[in-house]
Amino acid sequence: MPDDRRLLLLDTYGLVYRAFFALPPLTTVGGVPINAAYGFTTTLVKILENERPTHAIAAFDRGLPAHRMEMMPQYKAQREAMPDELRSQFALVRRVLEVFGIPIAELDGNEADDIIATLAAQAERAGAQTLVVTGDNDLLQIVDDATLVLATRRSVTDLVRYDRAAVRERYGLDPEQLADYRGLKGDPSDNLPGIPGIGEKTAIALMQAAGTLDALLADPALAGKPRWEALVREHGEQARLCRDVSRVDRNLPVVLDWEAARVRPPDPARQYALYRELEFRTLLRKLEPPPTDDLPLMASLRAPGGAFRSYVAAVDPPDFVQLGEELQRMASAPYVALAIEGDAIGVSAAPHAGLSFRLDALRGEAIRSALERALTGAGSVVGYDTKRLVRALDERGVALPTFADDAMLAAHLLEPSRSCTDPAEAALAVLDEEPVRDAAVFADIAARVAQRGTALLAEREQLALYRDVELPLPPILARMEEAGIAIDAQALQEFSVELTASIASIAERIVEAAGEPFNIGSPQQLGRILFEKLALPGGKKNKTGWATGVEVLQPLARDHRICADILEWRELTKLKNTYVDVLPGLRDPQDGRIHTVFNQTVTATGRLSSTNPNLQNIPVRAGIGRRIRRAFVASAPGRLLLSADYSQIELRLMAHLSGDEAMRRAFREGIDIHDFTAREIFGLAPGAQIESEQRRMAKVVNFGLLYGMSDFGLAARLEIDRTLARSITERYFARFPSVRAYIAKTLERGREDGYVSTILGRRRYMPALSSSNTMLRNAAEREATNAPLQGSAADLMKLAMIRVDRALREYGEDAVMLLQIHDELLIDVAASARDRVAAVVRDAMEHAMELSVPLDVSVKAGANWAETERFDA
DNA sequence: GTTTTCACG
DNA sequence: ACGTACGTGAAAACG
Repeated sequence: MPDDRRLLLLDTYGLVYRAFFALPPLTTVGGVPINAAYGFTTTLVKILENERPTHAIAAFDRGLPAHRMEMMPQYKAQREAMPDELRSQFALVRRVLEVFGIPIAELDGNEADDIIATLAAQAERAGAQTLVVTGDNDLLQIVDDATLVLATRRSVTDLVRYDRAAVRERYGLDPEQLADYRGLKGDPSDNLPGIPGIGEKTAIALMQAAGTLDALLADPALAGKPRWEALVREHGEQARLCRDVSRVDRNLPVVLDWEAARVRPPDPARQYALYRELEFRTLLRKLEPPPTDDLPLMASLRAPGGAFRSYVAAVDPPDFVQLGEELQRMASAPYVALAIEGDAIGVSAAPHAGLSFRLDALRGEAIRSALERALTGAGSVVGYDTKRLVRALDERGVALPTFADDAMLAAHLLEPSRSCTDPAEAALAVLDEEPVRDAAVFADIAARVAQRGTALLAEREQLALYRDVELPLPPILARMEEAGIAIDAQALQEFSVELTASIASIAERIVEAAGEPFNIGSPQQLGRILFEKLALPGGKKNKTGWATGVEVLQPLARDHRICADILEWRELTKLKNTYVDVLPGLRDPQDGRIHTVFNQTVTATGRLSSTNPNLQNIPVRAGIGRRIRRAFVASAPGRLLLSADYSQIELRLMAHLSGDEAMRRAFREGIDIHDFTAREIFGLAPGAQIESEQRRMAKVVNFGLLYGMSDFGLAARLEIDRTLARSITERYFARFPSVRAYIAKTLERGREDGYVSTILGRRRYMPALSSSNTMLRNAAEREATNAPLQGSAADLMKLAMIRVDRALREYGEDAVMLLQIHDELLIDVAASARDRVAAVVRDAMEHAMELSVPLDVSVKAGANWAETERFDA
C-alpha cells in the first residue's frame, strides 16, 4: 500500500530569525513589530500551497542541549541577546500556528534541529516522506531518500530544495558527510572554530579525499598537501569536537503524533481576524472576507444600506492599519458620532454605517491621534451619553471634542418617562427601531436620534432647554465626578465599632422584650412578634403582612419601649450598612476619593440623580447621621467645603408661577414662609406670637402643597382628622387664592395637552390625568401638581451650575464643584479664596433666573460637610 | 427579581 | 369603596 503521507517539519526559530533580518522593520500602526511574524507566515502559506503536506509540525528551540555544552562550553556563546522586537514576535508566531492548526514540538534543553531529525527519522521508519524547512544549512545532513530540506536563501520565500543530488551538487558531498565537513570548516555563527585556515573549499577537498573525518584523522596524510596535513594533525581533535557538536541527535524523547499533525484548512474567520489584527494586508487580500456573526474575535454586521465593522480584536497592544485609515477618512465627514457600549467605542460618520473598536485601543498613539483628527476635522461631533464619552476619552488622553448634540439628552427630553441610558431605548422611542447591541450601531443611532430628536424638540419649543440647559451639563458633571470627594475613612471605621456595640445592646433588649430570638431586620418576623405575640395595638397590613414602617412604630414608641428600640435599631443599622461600612470601600484606589455618578436622564421631573454611591442622600437630619456628614472633608489641608443652597426654592417658584400676591410679598419682604403661612391659616394678628406647633403645621401644609396634597394625606401627616385637614386646606387656599387657581390651571392644561411643563418648557407627559380610574387620576394629579415645581427647581439649579462652573473657571478661582444635591451645591475651595468664591457662587445662583420673587442663597463653609458655618461674604 | 424600609431633596 | 402626599437610590429580606 503506497504511503502518501508528506510531513512538513518547520525549523521555526531559524525561519523567524531569518525573516526578522531579511525584512524591513515592519510594524503595525501602533508600532508593534510584525516583520518576522509576517515573513514566517508568508513562507508558511507558500509552502502549504506548493508542497501540499498532509501533516505538519513546528519545532521550537528551548535552550541548548547539555551534552553539546559539555563538549564545547563556548557553543553559540558569541550570540547576541535576541532583540526585543524579535522576541515579542514569537508569541504572534505561535498564534499563527494555532490558527493553522499546526502543533508545536519543543523540548526543554533541546534545539529544533534535533527534534526535527528525530521526527524525520520516525517518519521515515513509518514510510512517510518528510520535508524540512529551515533557515540555515546545518540540517542538510539529514537529507536522504525520504527526507528533503527546503532552505531559505536571501529572502524568506526564496527557498532552495535539497535532495541528495542537490546536496551533492552544492557541496560535492553526501548529506552524511556534512557534519564532518562542518567540523573541519567550523561555523562562526555557532562559535565553532573547526580547523583554523581551512575554509569551505579545503574542507570539501579534504572530505572528498578522505571520505570521513575519522578516516582523515586516522591518516592525516590523506589531506594531500603538507600544510593541510599539518593543520589536521594540530587541530584534528578540535575538528572532531566540532563535528560531534554539529551532528544532530535523532533519538530525542519525542513521539510523532500523526493525528495531531494532520493538516486541515484553517478556520477562515479566525485566520481573517488574525491577519487583520496583525495587519497582514497582502495576505488578507487573498482571503475572502468571512461571513458574518460567528467570528470569535471580530463581528461584522450589516444594516440596510450600510455596514458596521467591529475591530474588537485589538488586544495587546491594539493596532490596525485599516481602522486608522477609516478614522482618517472621517476627518472630512459632515459629522462624526460616538457611542460607548461595554468596553467598545463606536464611531459613525454616515447613516447606517459605522465602526467600533475597543476603548483601550485609544491608549495607542496611532488610533488616538486618528480619532482626534476625525473629531477635529468633522463638521460636528455628536454623542450618545456625552458625559460618559468625555470621561472615557479624557481617561485615555484623547483631546476632548465639543459635542454639538447628545442624543441621550434629546431622547430623554422627548420621553421623560424613559431614562434612555440605553441607546436601544432611544432608538425605539425616537426612531421606532430595535437595534442590535453594538457600539458601531449605537454610534449611528446617536447621529440619527440627534438629528430627528432636535427636529422634534424644535417643534415642541424645547430647543433652548436642550441646548442651553441640558447640553452644557455633561462636561461639568464629568469634572465633578472626576474630582470626587474626600472622606475621613478612619473616623467612619471608628464610628462603625461604636455602632456595632450600640446595635448589639439594643438588639439584646428587643429580643428580651420579644421573649424569643428573631430577625429584627425581617419585617415579616417583626410584624408577627409585635402584633401577634405581643398583641400591640394599631397593627396595619400591607400586601404581604403586617406593616412595620416608621409611621406605624412611631406612635407606639412612647408606650412600648420595644418599638422605640426597633426604630433606633433600624436607624443605626441603616446608617451602618448603607454609609458607615460602605463608603470607605468605595474610595478610588488612585486618589482615595469617592466618585459618584450623576445621572442626567433618569428622573421624570428633570432632577439629577446620583448613584454608586448615591451622594444625594447622605444623612443630615438625624443627630447621629451628622457624624457621617462630618466624615466628608475638604480635599486637602488649607481647603474648605463650601455649601451653597437655595432656600425654599420650590415655594418661591410656586409664588412666581402662580403670581400669588400674598406669597410673593412674603418672599419679597424676607418673611419666614412657614411663619407667614401659619399667620395666614391660623388667622393670627400681625403682632401675635406664633406657637411652634402652628409653625410646624404650616410647614407640613407647605410641603403638602408642593406634593399635591389631599386632605387625607395632610390629615395623616398632621395626625389630625380628615375634616380638620380639609378646613385647613380651605383656609390655606382662601388666603392664597392664586395658588389654587394656578394648580387648577395646571391640571386643566395637563388634561388638554397630555403633559405639564416647567418654567423652561420641560415636559412631563401625564395621560392618566384623564383616567376614569379615580385612584390613578388622583395620583396623576398629585404628580402633575408637583412636577412643574420640582422640575422648575431642577431647571433653575442646572442653569445655576452652568453659571457657577463658568464663573469659577473664568475668574480662575481655586475651587471645584463636587456635588449637587437638588438645591445645594458643594464646592471644594482653597480657604484663601473662600469669600471671593462665596460671592461668585451666590451671585451666579441668585441670578440664574430673574423671577418675580428674589432668590435667596445661603452659603456656609467648613473643614467638613457637617460643620459648615454660615457667613456673609 | 420584587418588596419593604429608609436615607436625602 | 378605595388608600396616597412628590422625586430619587441602596440594603436586606423574601420568594
